[in-house]
Amino acid sequence: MAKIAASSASASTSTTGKLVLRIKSNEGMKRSLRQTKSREETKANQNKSKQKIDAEKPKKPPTAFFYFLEDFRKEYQQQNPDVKSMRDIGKACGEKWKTMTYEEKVQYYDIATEKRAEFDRATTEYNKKKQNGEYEDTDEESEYDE
DNA sequence: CTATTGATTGTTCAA
DNA sequence: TTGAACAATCAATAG
Repeated sequence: MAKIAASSASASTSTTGKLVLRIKSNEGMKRSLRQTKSREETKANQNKSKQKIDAEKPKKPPTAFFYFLEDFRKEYQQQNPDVKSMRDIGKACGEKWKTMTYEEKVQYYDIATEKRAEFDRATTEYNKKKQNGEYEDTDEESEYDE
């Protein structure tokens, strides 16, 4: 399997200062609230290094929708080279996702299912590791007898 | 330059 | 059962 190296130099040559008219909907605000919070944690990751060094704390595996996104993204970019951001793709993806039948979606569901299984295993190991070394508080052990 | 936002649905833990 | 929150991605924007 060929793995695509995640190395892309982005040359930003934005000059045309256009009037950006952005509609601030209440919905958008709500969304940003949540994401902002999660970003705070993710920020630490980027701040430290571009690499992820989180050997523990198994993150949630991507859902079937996300796997579908990976494929859809490539096609979408081919058909719409003008479109750039993922936001537009996400919208198109969501729309199509709903139009897809179960048989088509089940393929991605299957992948997600396996991922969840792995995630479960990781969680178990994480718990075990915690038991091993990490001492979590909230553990009252009566040791009066001494 | 760096960090953040923005949008999509699915999955998962907790009460 | 419900809900809050987080999962990837990447371009654009704000500071």
